[in-house]
Amino acid sequence: MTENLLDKGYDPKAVEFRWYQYWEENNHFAADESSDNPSYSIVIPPPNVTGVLHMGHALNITLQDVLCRYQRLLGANVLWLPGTDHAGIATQNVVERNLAAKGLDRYAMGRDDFIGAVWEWKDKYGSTIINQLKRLGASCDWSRERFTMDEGLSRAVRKVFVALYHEGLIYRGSYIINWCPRCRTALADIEVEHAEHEGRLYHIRYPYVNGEGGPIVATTRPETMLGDTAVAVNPEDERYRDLPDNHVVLPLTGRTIPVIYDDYVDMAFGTGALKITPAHDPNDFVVGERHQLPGIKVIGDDGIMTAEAGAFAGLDRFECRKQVLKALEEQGLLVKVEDHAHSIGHCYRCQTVVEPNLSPQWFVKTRPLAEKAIAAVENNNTRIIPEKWRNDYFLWLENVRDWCISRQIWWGHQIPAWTCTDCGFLVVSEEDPDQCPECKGSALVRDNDVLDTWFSSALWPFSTMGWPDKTPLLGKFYPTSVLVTAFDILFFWVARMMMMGLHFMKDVPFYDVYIHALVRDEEGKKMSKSTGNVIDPIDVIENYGTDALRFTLAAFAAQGRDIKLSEKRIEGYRNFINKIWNSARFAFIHIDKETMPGAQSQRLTLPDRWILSRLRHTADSVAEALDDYRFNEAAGTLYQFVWHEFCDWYLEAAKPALYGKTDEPSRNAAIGTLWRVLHDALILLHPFIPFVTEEIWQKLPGTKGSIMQSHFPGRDPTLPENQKDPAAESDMELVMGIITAVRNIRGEMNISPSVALSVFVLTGDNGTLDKLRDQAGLIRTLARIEAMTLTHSGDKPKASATAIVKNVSVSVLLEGVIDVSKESLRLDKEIAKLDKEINMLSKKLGNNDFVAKAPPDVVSQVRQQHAEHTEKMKKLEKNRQTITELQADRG
RNA sequence: GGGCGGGUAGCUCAGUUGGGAGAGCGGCGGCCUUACAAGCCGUAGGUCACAGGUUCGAGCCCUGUUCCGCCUACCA
Repeated sequence: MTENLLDKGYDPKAVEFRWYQYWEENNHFAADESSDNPSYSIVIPPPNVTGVLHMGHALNITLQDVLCRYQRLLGANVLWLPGTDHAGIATQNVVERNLAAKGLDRYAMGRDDFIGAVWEWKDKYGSTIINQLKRLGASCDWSRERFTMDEGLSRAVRKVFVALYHEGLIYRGSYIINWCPRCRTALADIEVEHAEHEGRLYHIRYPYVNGEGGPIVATTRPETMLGDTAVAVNPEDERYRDLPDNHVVLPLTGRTIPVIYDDYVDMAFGTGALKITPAHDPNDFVVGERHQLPGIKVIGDDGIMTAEAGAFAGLDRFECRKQVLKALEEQGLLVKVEDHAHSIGHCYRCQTVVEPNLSPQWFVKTRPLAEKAIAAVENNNTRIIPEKWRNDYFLWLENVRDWCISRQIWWGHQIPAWTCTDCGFLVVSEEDPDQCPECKGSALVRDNDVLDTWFSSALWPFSTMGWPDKTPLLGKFYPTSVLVTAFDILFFWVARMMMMGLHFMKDVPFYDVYIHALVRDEEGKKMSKSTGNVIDPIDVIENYGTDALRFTLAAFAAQGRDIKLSEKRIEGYRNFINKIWNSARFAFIHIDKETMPGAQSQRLTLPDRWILSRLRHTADSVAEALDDYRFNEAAGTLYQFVWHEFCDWYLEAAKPALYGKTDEPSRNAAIGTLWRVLHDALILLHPFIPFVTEEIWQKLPGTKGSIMQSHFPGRDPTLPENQKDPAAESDMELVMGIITAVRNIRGEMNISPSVALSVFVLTGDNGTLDKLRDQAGLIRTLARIEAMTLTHSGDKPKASATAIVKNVSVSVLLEGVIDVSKESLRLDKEIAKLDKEINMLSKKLGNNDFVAKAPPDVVSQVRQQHAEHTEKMKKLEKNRQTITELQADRG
């Protein structure tokens, strides 16, 4: 026995940083552009550069890391390409806040200085999230880290923009868009979050020109009436067929506006009369275009009423609503106010109420691109897993509207478009132009807008690999193997990558899209800072270790269901990590460099053969599960195997041999088996819990290098060492059954574990008897039996508690140990239980339809079970009788 | 308004071609047995939301009801 290499408990802090550094320094994360091994590639969903690690990232990164580490063990040449996203609006907001604290604002600074300040901020804090990913153990190829604003990616963005423009797939135009008055920028449709809101529906009378009567319109946003340019009614509507006047006076402004007829108007809603505000409502905008109505912008880009609002100019839009209502009421024009629930759009970055606003913007014509993206998934060129997301993907792409890509902020890729102030020509070009190609003038003014961050993210799978250059990296790793992400960016990102990838690479960006769950709190609520229910992954890592966090996330990552996380669970898996640690600690007592060569014994005992067979099943199950992205099953299988088969049974079963209580060949076989199982189990576990497995691996005799360079076990089922051993499994099951039966009796009879038992084992089957003789020592040790009689005939002692295990009757002698009356109760309970089962099986077999129509193997299975149970029942009843007689004898 | 997901042990959840339901935690009882008390041994607990239907047989398939969650939508 040697001095143990491992401390008594596993201390993650002591090892995590060390091994991460070791892996990085030895380039174990690096993809090899010249390798001939099969390629496997993943591009990371780039976290925001302003981001701080949350549980969603932790899950996302863990799953990707499991896949990458697994693939490396299979021998693949893995590229996991990391990076961050410049997150235009979010980052600009953060930096603006910082500046505001110093009394500065971007307008005062000017564009160049402001962008300089953002870069400064990025250089200082941009690596925060990257360092946090490293703490999770992410095995990304950091030598290839990219940023959406770096030079290469910016070149790709520009190339794509110009190409799409010249193909007619990007255009500029004045349309109504979603405007965030706080961020002061346009937003794409999906960047608006809708929330149900208890609002009011105001009924307002618009009098005819003569001041009399007039239609009543209903609106939830009275302040926009100042920009009304018509009242619309349905042409079918009897109520408005013969109006005394086809013009009304717009209250509070005195403007005269027409009554128009449009079948867009729903006669059933409100009064059937609709006010039309083309500049502040997307539907009104469309109606307005149809009728050539002007749009009057009464709400400014800052959310303040414009000069067009007349007396209300200068008021905040919400204050204006109050004032308008007050004025209308005074004039007796506010005829009714009703409660009305409706949904209101909010900016997804700052939650400000979004204002539909008319302004010149750039758009991507989405439909032609979307068609190809739909087809690729329909044809299974890209698989979406779980499949249920396919529908959402199709539905969204089929109904997608043009994508507003211009943002009125400064941080981002500035649009490569210039207008000639002399002739008005629009130049869109990859290179900054010196002169107008039309009039040769030099008065070119660049468009101030930048592109939506998602525009650059959409190119991520190929821009990060060097596109537009034809790089070896692209050749080797595009399309990527899988994209791992949560459903909340299926439309923002996944769909757009599909569109851009197919258009510019002529191939899908990924073969698989694995959509994982959202991480929620214990009550199922979305974790958010404002509700204060966030569990910070870094805190968890500090308290429980990275491996515990990773294993927890993987174990709960069932497809299609969100994860409700609580510390209690993490603690449970922390215990599992510790269990692994201690099993290794135990192994190291027995395995050392000197005994290793002698451990190759062929004289395997039953427990050796059993655990090796179970190991092979486990390796197969883990591989199958991971191949199908069933992370929770892989984790669960490993948990069950390591804890309940290896630790609970095998280690206990091997102890007598290991401690030299049997013979030398058995001891060597046990040491060899112990080594093999630990060795292979570490590899199987490594993708999930890289740190503790590396730490143990490094100390396990007979290994060299990193566990990352090892090979996934059991891949070739034709090799003899990968054969399963069903005979050993079934024999061991009998042995374990007998041991459990004795323990059960001990527990039920309240016999202290310290009391050694006498046991009488009876079986009519000589083959079984021989097997049990071979395992007698094992049974005696694990069940704490002092004297064990094994026989094929004879009567069991009367004063005993008996259990039936398969074709074996196991009797624990109670004389002198305990009162036999307890046994009578115990037997009653067991008989009742068995009786219920026999009844159920009899009923089945008595059903002619079942016997005739069910598959023969099912019927024979039920028959066999029925026979076995009946046999067992006979024995139990006999035992019951013996006990009853015994009780009677004793009066 | 439309669509999707879920309701299984006290709690949190598994359950992959339909053959009579599992785990972890918690509970209860007993153990400091020389890897581990972050542990070991044993044990209780379920009309699988409700109602029908298909089937020899349904947690699983179909219909309806109900509750919860999410996504989506231009009825002001």
